[in-house]
Amino acid sequence: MKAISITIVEDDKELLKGISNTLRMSDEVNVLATYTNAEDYMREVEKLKPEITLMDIGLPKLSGIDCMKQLKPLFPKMEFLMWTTFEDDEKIFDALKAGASGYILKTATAQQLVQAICDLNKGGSPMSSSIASKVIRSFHAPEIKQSHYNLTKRENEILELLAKGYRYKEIAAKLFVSLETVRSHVHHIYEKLQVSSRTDALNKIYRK
Amino acid sequence: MKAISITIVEDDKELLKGISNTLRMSDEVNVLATYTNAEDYMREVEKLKPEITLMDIGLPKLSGIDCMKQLKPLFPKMEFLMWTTFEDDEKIFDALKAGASGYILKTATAQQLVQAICDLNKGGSPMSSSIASKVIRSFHAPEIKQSHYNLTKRENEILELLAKGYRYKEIAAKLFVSLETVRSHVHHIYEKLQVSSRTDALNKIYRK
DNA sequence: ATAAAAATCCAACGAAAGTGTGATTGTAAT
DNA sequence: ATTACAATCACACTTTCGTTGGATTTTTAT
Repeated sequence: MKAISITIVEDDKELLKGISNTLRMSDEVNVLATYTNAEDYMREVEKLKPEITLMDIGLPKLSGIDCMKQLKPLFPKMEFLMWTTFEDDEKIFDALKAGASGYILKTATAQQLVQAICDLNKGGSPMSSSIASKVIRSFHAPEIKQSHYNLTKRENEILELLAKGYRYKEIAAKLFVSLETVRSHVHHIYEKLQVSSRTDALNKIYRK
Repeated sequence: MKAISITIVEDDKELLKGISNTLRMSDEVNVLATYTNAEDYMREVEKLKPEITLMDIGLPKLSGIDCMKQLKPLFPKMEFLMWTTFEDDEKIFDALKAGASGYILKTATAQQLVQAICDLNKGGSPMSSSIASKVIRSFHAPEIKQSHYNLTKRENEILELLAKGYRYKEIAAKLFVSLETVRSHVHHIYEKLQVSSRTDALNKIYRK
């Protein structure tokens, strides 16, 4: 069985030394090179062509995520295993969108890390269970939308239609009420949401 | 440590017997009841209030996914661990959207199953690695949308601002162009997207 | 029973958004 | 060199949206 070629980018030199030594002891993994910043890494990555890069997120200048954002389109087959201390929701999803194939915490044991690399190499997507949970939860239908703004049933109904792009007159026709009534409801919705346009309202209710 | 109360719904009686026996041997898990169809299960679930339900997807009449779709809004705290033979992409995402908290294959070992239940109970989201991979991949590169409508750089830029809810005059000021230019770009965008309002445009580009 | 909230409707106004047509300039592509 | 297109601006016009300030009738809650 061929060893999996990897590179590591991690700015904490102690940690880098520790983890690279640990990984070098493993038969399954072949550490090609290690870097303490994204810039050096990017300069050599094309030559080395590692199958997997273990990438810290919190790097000094160019972040691990931004680095990957640049490299992933250039080398789509290269896999990135993100490696971080914190569980910042936004960063997790940023990294995933940018093409990360796995996301594990620095609290993981050496064994788990090797396991994650092997798993990734086999086509899996290793994640810490708390990360997996966040990812899964992001799929769940957002039922909690309202309540925060305590819109009435009717107002929510109208908001749904606004979201679908219906014009006032269409909403009026759909709900068998007058145009003025729709206007009135929309006005109340905007008041409660403290916005003054349809798009603002939708941005406030949905996404983030 | 208290045992985790679970129920099992699985139409294959042999398999059900096997798995329930295995789980009953575990200290961490307390099997409250087992069912061979979703209907029976739904009748008793309110009384039993299991913390976790191990749910087969391919049930005779009402599918495990549809069953969960009905129950999840009623009992949001109840967790569902989907349990299936196949890796049908559509079903996976259907189940996740309907509120499944975990998704494992029937090829999993008894040990892995117990582990998954415990993990779920601790707030994790256990998944087979191949499922995790599909989930993660679903996040990758949602940036291909644009190219389909081949908007120009400027048009995309304006679309971004439209999405943020800026008014035409604000966009004009931000980009140092006239109001007429913004109008013109928006008009082109709408033509390319074949829509006739901001909300329609955004719905077409983003979400689904 | 009575007050509060929700849902309905009216009118009129200004501010945006959207449509249609056309023109100019610079830049890329062939 | 010519075509094609992107980006800019203009004007006229229609439609829709959002605001303001009401009024009436149900529902719901206390």
